[in-house]
Amino acid sequence: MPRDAITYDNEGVAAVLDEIGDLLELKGENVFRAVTYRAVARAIRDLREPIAALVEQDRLGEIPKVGPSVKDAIVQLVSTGTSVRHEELKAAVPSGLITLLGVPGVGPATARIIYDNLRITTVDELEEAAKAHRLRELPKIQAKTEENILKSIASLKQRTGRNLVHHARAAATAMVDWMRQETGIEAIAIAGSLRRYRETIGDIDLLVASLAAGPVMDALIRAPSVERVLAHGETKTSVIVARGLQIDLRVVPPDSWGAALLYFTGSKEHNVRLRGYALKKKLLLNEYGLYRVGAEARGQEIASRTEEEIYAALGMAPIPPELREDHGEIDAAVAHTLPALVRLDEVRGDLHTHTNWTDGHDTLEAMARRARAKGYAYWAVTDHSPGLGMTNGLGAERITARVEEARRLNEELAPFRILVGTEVDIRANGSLDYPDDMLARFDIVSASVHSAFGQTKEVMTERVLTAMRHPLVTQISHPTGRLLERRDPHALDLQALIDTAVKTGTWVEINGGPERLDLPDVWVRKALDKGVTLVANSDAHAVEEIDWMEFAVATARRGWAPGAAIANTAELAAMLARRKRR
DNA sequence: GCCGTTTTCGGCCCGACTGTTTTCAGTCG
Repeated sequence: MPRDAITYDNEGVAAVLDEIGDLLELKGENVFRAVTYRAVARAIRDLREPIAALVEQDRLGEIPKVGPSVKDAIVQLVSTGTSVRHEELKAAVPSGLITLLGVPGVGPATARIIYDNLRITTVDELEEAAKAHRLRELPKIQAKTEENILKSIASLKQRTGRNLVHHARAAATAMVDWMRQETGIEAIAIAGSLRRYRETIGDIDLLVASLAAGPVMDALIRAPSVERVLAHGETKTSVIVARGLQIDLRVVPPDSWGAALLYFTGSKEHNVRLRGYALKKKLLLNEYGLYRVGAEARGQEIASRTEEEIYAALGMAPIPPELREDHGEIDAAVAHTLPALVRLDEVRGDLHTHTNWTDGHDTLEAMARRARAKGYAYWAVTDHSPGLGMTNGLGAERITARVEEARRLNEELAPFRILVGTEVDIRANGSLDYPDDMLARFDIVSASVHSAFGQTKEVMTERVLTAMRHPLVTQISHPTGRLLERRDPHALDLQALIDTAVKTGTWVEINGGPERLDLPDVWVRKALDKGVTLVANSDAHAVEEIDWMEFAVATARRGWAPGAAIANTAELAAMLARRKRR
């Protein structure tokens, strides 16, 4: 995926360090060497400044786990684009062996056996060999393993990529409903990346509290959507459902609910860091509870029933799921300096939605009533400008009609307030798709790019910055233009966008459309560092999509945003007053 | 490969499940 200049360098270095980790593991070296390289790769991806700057200022030592060897590799990568260690490893480990690691169930040991005996380096060759029953002749591999490899390859080919959050949520909810209906259990929760609101979801993790695991797991396997059972043990079952989506179910005793929820919510990196922190205090944390080291066998846990109680026993403030990525949240929780994250119930209105007057599906009245029913104090309709031919953008006459329609409804729905806004197209040259006298008629002007995506970074950046400098532009919508799993972000200097947002007072949208989630969470955090005012919007094109505000707020939370940083948590008058001076 | 309020070597988070094994290695999350 192309990235902006800052993270491209970081991503490039991180990718090579990750590959060094893979190669070390394939070579059979101490796995902790591999772990070290991967840990540093991750830290560099999370870095909020260019890695090159750290190299220049000789500050690489600030990154945990960077010692002489890793430092050499990074310095070489930044200055020459290659690393001696990486090149040596590539020469020593057959190219293509890494590909085999991509097949679930095949790890370094199995990959090595397969390669040493059959010289296989691609997934297609592996599939061919498995079908010809040549794998089962190898040491440590028998018919069962061969079958599993074939099934894994089939899943791999069927799988289209990661799942958008609303699709994963729908699949998870359907399964939860099925489980409740079949077993009568109450204590069932969605955990994993779905609970953390990651932008895309790999597997779905479900947790159940029960003393009788068997019947619960049997119900999962019986579900009509289940296509294949991957694993089925005493407390854990994994299945594949439609579209290659994997569901993992874990059943724990009710007393272990908090510990299990913590473990099953992850992230893995958060858990590793948390357990390491616990160990320093002579405490052992697993999915059953928090124990004094050595006391776990006697079942005398210090805490286990709720997540809050476990964090408290570790001397920490409770950490919201959205922050559990090992991005500094553990240190902040220890210091009790975690921000009070924005909550969905703090949002007072939605400032980006569409109706059937352009490309939406529902009427203004239906949308407005739904927004009011949600408890919003205000709601903006922001239909498209005419430049986007296919969306039937509004001309002067229809804008007048719209203002009149809103006025009538406002009388009835008061004190709820409909704002008439626009999502005006930013043309290729940076000008807006309405003249100023038209723009001045709107309560909210949202500007966005919908065409000429292929412009160079310089041109695209100047185009967007020009729009932001326009005094009538309130907010910039879906700034990167990405569509998850479908379209890469525009070439755009997001750092320049952030700086200009501060300078001009333009709000930056966090778009809750599950395909967009744009501004992305990592950039939310960077924007907050600079003091940008953000706005959380649903970009709904139908009444039920007004609920997508949930995903906008989750993205804000993942970016560590407090309520005060979000313009539409304010009451109407305060929100309007915060707009740019006209 | 890195690291240190039990330090310069010995450990690095922890446990479930599977398959090929008669006690455990590999893989996964």
